[in-house]
Amino acid sequence: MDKTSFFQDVYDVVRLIPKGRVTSYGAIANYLGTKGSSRMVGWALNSSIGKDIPAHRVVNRSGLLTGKKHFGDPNRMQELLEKEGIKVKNNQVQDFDKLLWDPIKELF
DNA sequence: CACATGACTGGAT
DNA sequence: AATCCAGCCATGT
Repeated sequence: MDKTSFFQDVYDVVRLIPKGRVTSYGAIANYLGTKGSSRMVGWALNSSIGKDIPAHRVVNRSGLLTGKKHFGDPNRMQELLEKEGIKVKNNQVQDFDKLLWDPIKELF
């Protein structure tokens, strides 16, 4: 994670997210070392659209599907999550604390 | 080179 | 407890 694009690092972590799990922007940012730059994570994911990046598994710290509107179709993100067994209600992930996959805790 | 923007977060009011 | 404000870093103009 030096000369590699910040995006590439984000992609790598997001790809490692287990199916049926979710993570928060802050968790990824913290894992990358750029703690506090959660905005960059989200922005990086913005470029992940159209790639093999399961960006739908990344939500904000409240478990809210903040980036659903960037998927082309707002309903796409929720459907993908529900398809993986994640319960989503009102753009919000249910049992978020339970499904939360923290790279720092899981990978470290 | 400086300002503005962005899928966020945490502390302050 | 809910809302507001400021900080955070990378990319684009």
